[in-house]
Amino acid sequence: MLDKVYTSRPVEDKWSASWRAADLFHCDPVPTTDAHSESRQGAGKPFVMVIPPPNVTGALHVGHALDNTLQDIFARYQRLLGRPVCWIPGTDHGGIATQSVMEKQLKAEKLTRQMLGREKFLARMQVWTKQCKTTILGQLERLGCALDWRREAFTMDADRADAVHEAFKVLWEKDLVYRGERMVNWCVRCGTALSDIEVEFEERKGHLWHIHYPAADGSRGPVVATTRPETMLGDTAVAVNPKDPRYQGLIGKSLRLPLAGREILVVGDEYVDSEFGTGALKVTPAHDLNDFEIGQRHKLASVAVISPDGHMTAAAGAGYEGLSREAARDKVVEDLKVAGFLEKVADYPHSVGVCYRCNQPIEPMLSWQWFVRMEELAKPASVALDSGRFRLYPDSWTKPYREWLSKLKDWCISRQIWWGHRIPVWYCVKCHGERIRTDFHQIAGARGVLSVEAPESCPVCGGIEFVQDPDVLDTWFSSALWPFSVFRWPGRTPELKFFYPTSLLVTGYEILYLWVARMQMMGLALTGEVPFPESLIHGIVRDKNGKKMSKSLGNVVDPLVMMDKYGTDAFRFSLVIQAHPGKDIPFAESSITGSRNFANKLWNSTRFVLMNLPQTKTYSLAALDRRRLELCDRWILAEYQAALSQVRQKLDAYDPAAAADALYGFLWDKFCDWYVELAKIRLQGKDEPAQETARAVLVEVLGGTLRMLHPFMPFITEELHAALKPFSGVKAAFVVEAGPPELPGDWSDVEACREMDTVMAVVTALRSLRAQLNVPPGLKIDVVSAGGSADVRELLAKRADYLTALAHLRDIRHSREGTRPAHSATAVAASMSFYVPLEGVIDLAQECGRLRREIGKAEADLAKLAIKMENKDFLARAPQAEVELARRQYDAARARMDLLQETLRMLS
RNA sequence: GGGUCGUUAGCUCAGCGGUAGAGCAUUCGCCUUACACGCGAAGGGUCGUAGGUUCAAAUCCUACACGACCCACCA
Repeated sequence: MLDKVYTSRPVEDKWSASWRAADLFHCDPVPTTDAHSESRQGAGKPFVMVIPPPNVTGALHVGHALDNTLQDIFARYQRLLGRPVCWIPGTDHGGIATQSVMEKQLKAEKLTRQMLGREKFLARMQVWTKQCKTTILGQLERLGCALDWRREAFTMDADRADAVHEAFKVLWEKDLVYRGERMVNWCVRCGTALSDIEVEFEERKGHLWHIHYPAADGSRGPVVATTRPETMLGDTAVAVNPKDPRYQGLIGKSLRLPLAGREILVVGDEYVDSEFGTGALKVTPAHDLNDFEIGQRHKLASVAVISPDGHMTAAAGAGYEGLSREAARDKVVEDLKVAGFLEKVADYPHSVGVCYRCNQPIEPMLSWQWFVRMEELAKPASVALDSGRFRLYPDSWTKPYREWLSKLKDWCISRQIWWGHRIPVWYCVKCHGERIRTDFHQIAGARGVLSVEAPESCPVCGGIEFVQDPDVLDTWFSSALWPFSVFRWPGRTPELKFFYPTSLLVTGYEILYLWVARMQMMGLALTGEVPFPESLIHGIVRDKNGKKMSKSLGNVVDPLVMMDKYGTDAFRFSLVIQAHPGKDIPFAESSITGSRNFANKLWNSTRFVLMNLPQTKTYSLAALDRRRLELCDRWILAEYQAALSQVRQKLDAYDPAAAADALYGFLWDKFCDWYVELAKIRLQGKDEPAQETARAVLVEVLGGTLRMLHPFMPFITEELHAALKPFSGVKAAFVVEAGPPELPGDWSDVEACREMDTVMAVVTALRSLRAQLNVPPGLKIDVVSAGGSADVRELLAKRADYLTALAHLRDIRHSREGTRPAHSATAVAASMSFYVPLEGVIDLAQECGRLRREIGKAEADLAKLAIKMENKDFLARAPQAEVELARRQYDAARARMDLLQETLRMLS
C-alpha cells in the first residue's frame, strides 16, 4: 500500500534508472531511399527537437529548467501519441562566457591564461568542460528529460568541428565571409571584439561636460559637449553643422586642443545636430563610430589614445599614458578645470553599451576582423517567414523578428579569445612579413589560405611557413549549425536524412536573434531548408518581484534545491502552469507548494482507488454495459472526454500552461471533489455490480488522466500508472509507450452535465446553509423540498442518495403542498425551496439575517439580468439563442428572488 | 526616437464580445476511515483613465497615463 504522503526522491531515482536501463528515449532513423519519402509523413513522421545547448559554465538555472521542461512535455506528449521522437541532448562550449569562468579560476590561483599559454589553457578548459557536461547532463536527467542520451553532442567536439569548417568553407566560397577593417565593439575586460547583438545598452548616470576649445590664435573658440572627456586627447577635429548660423565663420579654422596642445580643424558635417548640447561636436575618429565616419568623410587623422586593454596609450600624452579609462577621465576633467577650459558640467543620464558577458562599457575600436555578410543570408529567412514555412509561437514575435531581419548589419564572427573553433585560415609569413605573428589585427588586407591544417605551400609565393589566424569563431557561429551539426552534417548520414529538418525549437526570447534567427539563416544557406518549421518562444523566469535572476542580486533559485525540497514533478508543474505564451514567469517558492500539493492529491486519489480494488482484475470501460452507468459516471466521463480534448488542443497550440491548468482543474475540482465522493456511495454499499461499475470508471478516468498528465509530471505518473496497471490492463512497460488515453466512442452527455449541475447546485446550497447557521458538521439534517419543476423533482428523488451523502442529510423528502416545517431554515436552488427543520439549532433572527443577505445578492443578480431583458434592442437584435439563454437566466433569478422573499415574509 | 507587451480580488496571474475566474493569502467550521500537502463555507474587484464601435465591451477601436521589455551610431 502506498504511503499517506508522496515522497518524491526514491520514485524519481527509480524511474530515471529504469528509463535509462530501457534506453527508452533512444530513436533510430528508419532507413529510406529518399530523404523526403512517406516516412516523414503521417504517423511515422518523427518528432524532432534539439536542445538549446546549455553553456558549460557551471550548473543549470531555473531558466534551463523551464526550457527543458517545456521540451520534455512535447517530447513525451508526441511519444505518447505514438510518433518516433528524437530529442537531442548536448552542451555548448560557450566561448567568452566559459573562458571568463576559467580565467576567474586562474585568477584565484594568481595565474593568467597568458602565463599558461594557449595549449595548457585549452587543456584545462577541456578538463573543466568534461566535469561541467557531467553536471549538466545529470541535472537534465534529474529533471526527467526524455533525451536521446546516445546522441549527446557538444558544439566543439570533432563532428561539430567538421560542420563548422564546412560552413566556413561554403561561406568563404560564396564570398559571404570576409576579413575587413571596421569599428567593432571591443570589450576591454574580455579582450575581444563582439558582435552588435552582444552589446547591451544600459541607462547609466553620467555627465555632459562642456569644454572650451580655443582658437589656434588664442581667441575664443567653440564649446563642445561630451560624455567622454578622456577621448578628447584623441580628438582630431571639431565638427559643426554647416547650416548652423552660429558657426558659419568657424569652419576651416584651426583650434588648439586643450591639454594636448595639438592644432585641430573645424569641419562642417551634416551629421551634427545643432540642437544638441552646444551644436559643436568633438571628433575622435579612433574611439567613436560616428566620429570615425566623420573622419572618413573629412580625411581626418585618427589618434588612438585607448589601448585594447582599456588603458591610455603613449599618444594620450605623458601625463595620461598607462592610466585606466576611468582614471584618465577624472584626470582630464581635473586638468581641464585647473586650466580653465571646463565651462560646465551637467548631470546627464545616458545609455552606455556594455558587454553582455561582463557588463563593462564597450570601447568602439578600429580593427581587422572577420565578418559574415548578412543581407544575402537574411533574405531567405524573411521569405521563409513570410511564406509560412517558419512560424513563431506566440505570433507576437513575428513582427519584431521580421524587422530585425530586415535591418541586419554584417556579423562580426572573430573573437580574440582562445576557447572556440579556431578560424581555419592560414597566412604565409613570407608574403606578410614577421609582423603577421604579432600585429595580426592591424594588418591590412592580409590574404589567407582556407585550410583546417597548415597548408603545404603558399599559392602566391610558394612559401612554406604559415601562421594560423589567432582568432576563434563566435560561439554563436557553431550554435547556428546545431540543428544539423548534431546529425553530423555535412556527412550525408541516415540521421540527417530522417531527422532533419527538425520539428520544433523551444527557447526563450532572449536568444531569439542571437540564436534562433541565425539557425534559420544558416540552415537555409547551408542545407537549403528551414531547420525547424516552428519555434516556441517562452518568457524568462524572474524572481517573485519580477526582477531578472542574477548572482549579483542574490536572487538566484537553484533548481536542484527546489527538486529536493518539493519533488521534480511539483517543480516542473509550477513552472509550466505559469508559462503562459509570451509571458515572463515570476517565480516564488510558494508557487511550488501548490504543485506539490497537487502531486500529493494525485498520489492520494490513486491510493483511494487502489484501496477500493479488492481483487486483481482488469477493468475496461469498453467491456462495461453502458446502461449500468449512473448519473455521476456519465457526467465524469463526459467531463473527462472534454478535458482530454482540451489538453490535446492546448498542447497542439503550444500552450502547455493552459493544458496543465485543464488537467489540474479536472482532476481536483471534478474528479476528486465530486466524482470520488459520489463513487464512495456505491463502493461502500453492498451492491456488487454497482461497485464494479464505479471501480471501472475510477480506473478508466484516473488511469487516463495520469497518462495525459505524464508529460508534465513524468515521475509520479509513471509510479502511479504502474501501480494501477494490474487493473487498467495496460501492457506497456512505460507510460510513453501506452498510447494516449482515448475513450471508446463519444461520451459527451449534455443531459448528465445539466443534471449534475442541478445536483451540485442543491448540494452547495445546503452546505452553505449548514455552514452559515453553524449546524454541527456531525449532525445529519432532514430536508423537505418544495416547488420546482417536475423533471428537477424527479431527478432529486432519484438521486437523493447523492444529496444525502454530499450534504450530510438524514432524509430528504418532497412536500407536494410546499408546507414549510416549523423552525426551519430555507435554502433556495434550482428554482426550489429546501426547508431544513432545525429546532433548537436555528436562531430566527440569524436565519432572517442570512436570508436578507441572500436576497441582497439575488437582487443584484436579478437587476443585471433585468436590464438585459428590458432592452428592446437586445431582444430584437441579439441572436435567438442568446435571448433564450438570457430569459432562462432571468426566470431562474426571478424564481430564486421570489422564493427567498416569500420565505423571509413568512418568518417575520 | 521607433516598436512590442502589460495595467483584472491583498499578492501572482487566467479570461479577450454575452450576469467577473483560479492559485496563494484572509475569515469561519471541520483530524467526515484517499489526502490537514486535506474537506466544507465565506469575504474581497466601478477589470489603469477618457472617448468611440455594438443590442451588449474587462474583452474590439482611438487617444492618454503609468510600467516593463526590445530595437536604434545622437555627442
